[in-house]
Amino acid sequence: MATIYDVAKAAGVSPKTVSRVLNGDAPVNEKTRAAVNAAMASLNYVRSNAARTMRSRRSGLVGLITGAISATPEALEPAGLPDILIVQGAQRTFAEAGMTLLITDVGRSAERVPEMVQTFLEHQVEGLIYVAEYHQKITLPPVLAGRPVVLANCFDDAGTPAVVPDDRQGEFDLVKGLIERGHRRIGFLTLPVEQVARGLRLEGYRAAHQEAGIDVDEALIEPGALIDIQHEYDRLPAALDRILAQRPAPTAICCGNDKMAMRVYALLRERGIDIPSQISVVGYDDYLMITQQLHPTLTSTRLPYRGLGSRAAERLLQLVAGGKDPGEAPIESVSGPVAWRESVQVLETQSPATTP
Amino acid sequence: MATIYDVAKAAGVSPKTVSRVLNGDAPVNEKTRAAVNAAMASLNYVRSNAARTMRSRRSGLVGLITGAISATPEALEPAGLPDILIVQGAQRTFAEAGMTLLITDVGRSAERVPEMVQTFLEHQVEGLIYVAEYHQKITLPPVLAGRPVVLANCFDDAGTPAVVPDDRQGEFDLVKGLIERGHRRIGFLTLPVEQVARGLRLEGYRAAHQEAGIDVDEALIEPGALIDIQHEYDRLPAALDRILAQRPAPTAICCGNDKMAMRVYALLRERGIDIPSQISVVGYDDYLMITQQLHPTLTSTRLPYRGLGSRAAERLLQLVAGGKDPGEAPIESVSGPVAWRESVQVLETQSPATTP
DNA sequence: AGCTATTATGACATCGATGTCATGACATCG
DNA sequence: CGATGTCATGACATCGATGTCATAATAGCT
Repeated sequence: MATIYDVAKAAGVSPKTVSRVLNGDAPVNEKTRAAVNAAMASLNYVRSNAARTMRSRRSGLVGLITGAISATPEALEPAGLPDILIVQGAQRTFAEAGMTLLITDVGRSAERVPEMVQTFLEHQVEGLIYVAEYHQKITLPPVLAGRPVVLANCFDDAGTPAVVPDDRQGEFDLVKGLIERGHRRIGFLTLPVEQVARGLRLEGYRAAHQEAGIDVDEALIEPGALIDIQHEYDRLPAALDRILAQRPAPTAICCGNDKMAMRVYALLRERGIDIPSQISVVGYDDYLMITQQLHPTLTSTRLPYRGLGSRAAERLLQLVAGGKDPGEAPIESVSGPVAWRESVQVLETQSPATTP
Repeated sequence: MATIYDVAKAAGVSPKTVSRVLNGDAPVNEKTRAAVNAAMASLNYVRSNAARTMRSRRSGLVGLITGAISATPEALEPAGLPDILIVQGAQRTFAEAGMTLLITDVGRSAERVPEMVQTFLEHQVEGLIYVAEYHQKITLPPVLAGRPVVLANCFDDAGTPAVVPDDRQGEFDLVKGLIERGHRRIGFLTLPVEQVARGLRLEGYRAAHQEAGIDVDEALIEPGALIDIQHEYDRLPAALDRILAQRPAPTAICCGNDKMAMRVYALLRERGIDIPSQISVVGYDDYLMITQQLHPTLTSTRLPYRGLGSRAAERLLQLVAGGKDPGEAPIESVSGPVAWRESVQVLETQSPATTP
């Protein structure tokens, strides 16, 4: 494997000059540069990152950890792992900045975190991102304290830079859209109470009503349950029936997420209620495998996973570059667009005020 | 940051001895070892991987590339990215072996592969894994030739070690199970013709029939179409109707994958046909978000993604360890279990020969 | 006792890049 | 014109570990 000494010899310059060509950190004569580049090409030179790191302390590596940092209740095990998109978003941003991503997944074993961090430190990562599976509050393990860390899809109350989805805004946009489409009586089957997203989405729901000057009918809000994975949807039929029984009848139902919406589709069908002609349904997450495949296709707010990842990466890069935390607030939120699909009907009874 | 010299001084030994304790490559007296370990702990020593790599050439890094190596037709863009599980499986196996995973996703731009490989080489990865999004044949880019590479979820015909899902066995098990449950007339809505999995699953379907001594009725097999993403499912209703019109009527339908099965659920419902009382339906992939949420829950063969990843990692580790390719054949396949769920009915007309 | 293994340890060079400092050649300026 | 600044380049030391080789002490064997 060729080294910069070989390149230097071939180009008739000193190793240091080769280094300068590689790093562009000092002016090099045009002709010299060309000679060096030619030599590198013909020798098939590959720079050794190890040697570079050793001297300069810039490893060009960043670490990403997924899995449970705070103990996640077993019960909340998600069926899919959409956080790949977060990783993807982060990876792309890092790649553009010439950084390479080291990843490790600690699964459910929080006790493996220190060991993984240790490994990352041995590789001299310049910073770390921690990615949670769903929007939640965590406690940063002590090993990470004081290092450049950005949280993605989670946050803590120690002021660690974090990037989370804007659940409030997302639900607000969704409900506002329903109202614009003529809906006035909108049911809400909320997520389980221990989920951070539940409260935020509920806030968005209320805010959209308030903005439109509509009083929220509390009877239309079903409070969600503590999750017990075995009986995850046991209470859903009753909750749905309670909402359907309200008078005036609701014309739309917001579901806590797409998975719940998929269940609601089945329940409505059993009850002989057609979507969207008799009732409109919306989900949340915009999990394409569900929203695009359901009949009718499901309206949903997109969880901006790629955006979370790339924004977290950007913040980390700035942190690493030496600046203080670049974000205005420690916790930033990123919102996703609403994908309007067939499951929502525009009500005729309504004057076509703002029809998108 | 403490170095091995600091540790040596604190423990009253030479740096080389500290190195021996770290690597366990030569005997060290019990007491000396304890002293060194104590010194490391009190100094909060973190070994520099860069220095180690430089001297020993073992970086402890392996690279993983996802995305398009061979040009994938745009049309085949998948909605989800289940290959996160492949990455997970690989990462876990590597972590156990003390290796850290570098990842990069090249998306659809095959031309970025050389650049990414270059980056990996700069980091002196000891080996590489390439992960495809779905079972397919690829052509390894020249930069990778001659290096330790293992393919996951894809293969080439240059003899590169590869690990792929055993679609033949998976469909075989599925259809065999249907036959054991009394089904004799089994329709098959196949995947698009350009998919590798299509042919293999069809083979499995035929083999299960043959083993049971049942002649395959070709009219029950719908051939699948070239995929045009815009009209992906245009021909599905007609294909389904053709199968349903066969006499004697089919009692079960195999779908190319779970997504297609989800569509078939909707079509059958429109036609007033109940699952599973009037017809059984099975999918493939066992995409939990679909199979567990559908009503009735969908029987499907699991794509062994984690297994693919960890098996690929194992093979790579052995390759790197210096041995020749450890697998018997260059292309290994891993099969996944069938998850029997509510969508399949056991037919009464059948003697309970082998009821699992 | 004498010889060979094995254990336990250290001295020293080295991996390949980059940081620091020095130097010469010009260009610019007051 | 001398002073100052910028461009362009090189000499040399150095980052922190480990490979090689040497050495001493003990254990095992004939």
